[in-house]
Amino acid sequence: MGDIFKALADGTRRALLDELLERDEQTLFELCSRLAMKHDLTPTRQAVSQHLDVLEAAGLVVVERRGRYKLHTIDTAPLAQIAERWPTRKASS
Amino acid sequence: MGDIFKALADGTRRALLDELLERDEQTLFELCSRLAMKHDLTPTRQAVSQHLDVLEAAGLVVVERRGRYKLHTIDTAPLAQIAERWPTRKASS
DNA sequence: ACAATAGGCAAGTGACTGCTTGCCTGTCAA
DNA sequence: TTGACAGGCAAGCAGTCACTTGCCTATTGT
Repeated sequence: MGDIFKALADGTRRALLDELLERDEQTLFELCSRLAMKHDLTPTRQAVSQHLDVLEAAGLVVVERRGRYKLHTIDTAPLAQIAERWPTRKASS
Repeated sequence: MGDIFKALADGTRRALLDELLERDEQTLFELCSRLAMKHDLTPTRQAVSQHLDVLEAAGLVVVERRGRYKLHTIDTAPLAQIAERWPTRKASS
């Protein structure tokens, strides 16, 4: 559970999820260039790879090896658990 | 936005939110003893105070000074934003 | 007034994080 | 087969984090 929040705590990782939400099955290089284009983030390939490892460990990203490519896909199921854990009630008022 | 997730990334802070969800307007000392009783967490008073600062900065906890007491109350509004940001769709299947 | 209670400030520490650098492995096309 | 392409491994580094320790302020009851 805490792994999910730790994964989401980083801005670069949230940007990665945003990109994966728009298009499934993206490779590491695709995601790198998209971070630069649309989010003005220019980390190294390794840095992005490590971020994806964190997201995968949290269950937020599913990976499929296909030939020499490694395709990443978002899984929003863990995010649904968040809403369930703390049911939204009225602010204490 | 990232502040919310950073706040939620820590287990002790999530436990604090759980306690505040059960009872509003708890003091620092009340929360300390409840952490020990129900969650087997025995951090120092200062540690808990710092956690509450983080939760307050994230907008998840609202504070009201009353005499020598400082009463903490949860505000679940920021949690609702999470569900909105990444709408739950079917897992990639 | 004064002691007990509730909380705050600030420095220090060990662990973790995000990131980089350098090099290596595996896959595909010509 | 060999070179280009996609990705992986591991060490190192600066910054942040959770936590403690020691001391200080403010409010309350007697």
